[in-house]
Amino acid sequence: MEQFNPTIPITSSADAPTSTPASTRACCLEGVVACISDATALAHATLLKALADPARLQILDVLSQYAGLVCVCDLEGVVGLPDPVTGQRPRQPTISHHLKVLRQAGLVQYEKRGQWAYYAVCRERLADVQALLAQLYGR
Amino acid sequence: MEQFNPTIPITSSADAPTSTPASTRACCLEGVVACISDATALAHATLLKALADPARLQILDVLSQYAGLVCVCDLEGVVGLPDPVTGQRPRQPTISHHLKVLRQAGLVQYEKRGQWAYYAVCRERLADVQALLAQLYGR
DNA sequence: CAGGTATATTGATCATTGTCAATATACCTG
DNA sequence: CAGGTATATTGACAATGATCAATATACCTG
Repeated sequence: MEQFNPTIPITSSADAPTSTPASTRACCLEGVVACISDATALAHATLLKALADPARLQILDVLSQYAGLVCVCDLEGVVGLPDPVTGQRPRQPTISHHLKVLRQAGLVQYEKRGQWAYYAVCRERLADVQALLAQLYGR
Repeated sequence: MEQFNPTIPITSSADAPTSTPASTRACCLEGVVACISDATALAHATLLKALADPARLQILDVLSQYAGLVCVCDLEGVVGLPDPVTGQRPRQPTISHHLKVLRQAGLVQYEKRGQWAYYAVCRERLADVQALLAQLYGR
């Protein structure tokens, strides 16, 4: 478990439970509450879930390189992990599915031009995730 | 799809495919590559997947408040979304499961003291996620 | 050693997700 | 309108994941 360095010393073993009734919390802390509400936790978890896929990370990577220039067919054969057997990367319906997930999470926007759909990253949503991490990190 | 403002203008429709052979890419961009390698995408997706759960976000929230002071029983009844029917929050085995996921992702460390296990956030891993987001956001 | 407590693991169940082939839709061109 | 192309949707299937009750493990106390 590598080095473990709590900023605050561990409660002394004198605080161990003695013979407290079952209704009372036996051990260390009282009044523990998550600052992140259920609704916020759910919203952030949903957003992170949309990010948490190799294909979608690579899609966002490409979109962030060529802002507003990328249509779906540019992504075929480029993103997603290759099939361990065939070596093939995910096919068009799969990429379309991932784009839908990203759209529903608000992580990308798109514009239809003729038969093409041009996608771009929505940086506001990335900023939301950054804010969450800063909250967990910064104290 | 709200306002869509690509930083670079969309390729003119003159670049639309004419009668290029099927072997040639029909539309807009050439040489598109994801900067994020398959291995890196997989690693980051795995880490994000470990983050992407309401209970685990609230666990990290509590851990980041009381660095090194929190044992598992402090989390019971406090983290995770209540069951929509019973209103009950996840039980001890479920919390233990989430802690295992966080441990395996390297997002938390723990130390056993007597019968208690004290957990703390591993900020290095949070920094990894922040770096990924900065890469996607910052260009 | 015996009983109690804190945490982890197991095995089962149900819901969600990633992927594909097949198909549908929409648009463009001749 | 007909044929072609880009993208989205549908339905199926396998894999993964969240949760729980039950049980196991480890430690502490008398």
